[in-house]
Amino acid sequence: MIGNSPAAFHVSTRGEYGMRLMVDLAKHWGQGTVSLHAVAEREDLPEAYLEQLVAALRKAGLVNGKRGAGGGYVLAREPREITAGDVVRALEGPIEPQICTAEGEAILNCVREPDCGTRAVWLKLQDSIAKALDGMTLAELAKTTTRERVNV
Amino acid sequence: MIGNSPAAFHVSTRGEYGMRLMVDLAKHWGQGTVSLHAVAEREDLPEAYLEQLVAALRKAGLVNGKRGAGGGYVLAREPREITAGDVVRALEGPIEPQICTAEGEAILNCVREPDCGTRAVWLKLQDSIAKALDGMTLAELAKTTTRERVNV
DNA sequence: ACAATTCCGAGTGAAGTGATCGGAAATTCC
DNA sequence: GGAATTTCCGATCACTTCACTCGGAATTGT
Repeated sequence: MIGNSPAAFHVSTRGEYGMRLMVDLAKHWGQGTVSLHAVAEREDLPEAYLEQLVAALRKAGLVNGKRGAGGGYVLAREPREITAGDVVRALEGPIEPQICTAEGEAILNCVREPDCGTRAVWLKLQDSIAKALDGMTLAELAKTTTRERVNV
Repeated sequence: MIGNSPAAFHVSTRGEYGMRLMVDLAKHWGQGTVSLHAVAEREDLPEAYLEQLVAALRKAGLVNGKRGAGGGYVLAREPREITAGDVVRALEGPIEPQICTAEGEAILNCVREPDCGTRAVWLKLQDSIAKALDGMTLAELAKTTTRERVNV
């Protein structure tokens, strides 16, 4: 092999916990700051680990933190203006499977075989994932959570 | 945390290499067995590593191996009857993000919060990924590979 | 002053990734 | 029958990532 294909696409607990966190914040939108302690209790997640995740969300400009007693976090934008895609991207890195497909240098990656047929797979997959995640807003998810029982 | 959310969804080099392998086999469909040595050379992939991957594909019933000189691998079914989803599933595990969503015991997973709003995200994502991958056959991919220059 | 809370960086055990290696078993060719 | 080929099988290994924990600083409200 020549180049390495660094971690294609993946969703781990980072994405899961982070999504829970963000939906929780969305549910309390307009009610001031929410402390990680409260989120950790409600969602039954390790608080110290959430700290790490929320740091990524803050750096991505999705939440604002306020220190001190009575402090906490607030969504940086309205829930309807934050998508699941924003959250996943902030926590797991770019959605695009970087297999022959890295953004910005799409063609350069596939040096050996420019017609590489498998590329079609990852391109379609990438598109599919992005469309699914970018099509869901926190506002919708927060609504679904409180009501509506889902039957599988 | 109580339960573990074991590895949600991910595509790594296993999926990438495996797909290249399978497309290569599809291209040589009807021409007898293809040795890993040949594939490794054509696709510029580590042969010893391919061995490991092809074992998973064989166990999944996607390829048949034939030992001995002149031996190699053949697709177990027609290229048009094997999807990209089959390949990815065989190599990376079930596509379904096992976040509140494991197949067969969908509801049991989300013990604490049956209305867990974030579940909608993973359900939709799962559906989206599965539809995209299951909608592509090796026959199509093999065709794309030989001709058709893709301009991104 | 004091408690709450965000911020920050470092560390850690377990698992997964991406291989490599040695060798056994089967099959074909000579 | 023997040698080459090739699939099979299991072990090992360096490296990275995952999922967390910990200690401590900085900031703010009471």
